[in-house]
Amino acid sequence: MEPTKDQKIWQVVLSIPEGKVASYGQVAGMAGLGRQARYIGRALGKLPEGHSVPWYRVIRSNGQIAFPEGSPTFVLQKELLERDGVEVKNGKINLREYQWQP
DNA sequence: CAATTGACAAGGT
DNA sequence: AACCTTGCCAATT
Repeated sequence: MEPTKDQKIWQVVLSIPEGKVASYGQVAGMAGLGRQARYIGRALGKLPEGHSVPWYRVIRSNGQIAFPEGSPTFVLQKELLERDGVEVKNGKINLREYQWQP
C-alpha cells in the first residue's frame, strides 16, 4: 500500500539523527508536503502509544518547543532532548548548533 | 453542514 | 523588532 502522509512524516522524523532537531517546515518539506507544516503537528498528535517516533526532535522554526512553557509535554520534550545531548536554553534551542542539516 | 481551531511557516507592514 | 495576514488541511464543535 502507498505510504500515507502520516507515514511519510513519521519516516522523516525517524531519520533525524540523535543530538539533532528539525523544524516543522523542514519536516514538511522533506516529506514532500511543501508548506503543510501544520499537518506535521496533527500527524504527531495522532501517534499511538508504543510508537518509536522521536517526535521530541521536531521543534518550531524559531528553535522553540511548540508547547507552553511549564506544560508537562514541554518538560518531557526538553528532558528527552537534553538526554539526546541537545542543549535547551530557556526553552529555546540553538538551531545553528543542533538543527538537522541533511 | 458552517465555522473554529491547531505540536506551524513565511512574508509584509 | 513586534505584530498582522495568508496559505494549508484535517479534526472538532
